[in-house]
Amino acid sequence: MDDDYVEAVLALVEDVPAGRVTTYGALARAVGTGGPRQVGRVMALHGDAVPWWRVVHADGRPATCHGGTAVDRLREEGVPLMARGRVDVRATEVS
DNA sequence: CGGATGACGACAC
DNA sequence: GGTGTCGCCATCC
Repeated sequence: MDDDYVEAVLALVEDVPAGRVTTYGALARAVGTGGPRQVGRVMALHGDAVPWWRVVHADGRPATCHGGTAVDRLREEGVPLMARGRVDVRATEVS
């Protein structure tokens, strides 16, 4: 595994301010290499060190792992949640 | 080396 | 709008 790649992804996630979110695809594009799935793997392995709940799917669904803890954290940070705890990605995603 | 799997994404129905 | 299918890339079996 590329620790370099991991560091790049984690850095980008840490750079996401509270109240804002980003998507796996966006991260993958930002890093340049690999794909959304690689980003997902990185989060699964080393995501415990970063605000992983600010990383959502392209359709606005929060990471469904951890038993839905993400929604609570997002709401607490002031992220505007839509019906069923979905995020308006187009409005909330980091530019 | 071939096939299955996954914190994904886009498209068709 | 929910569900199914296919494509993607790295890992695991």
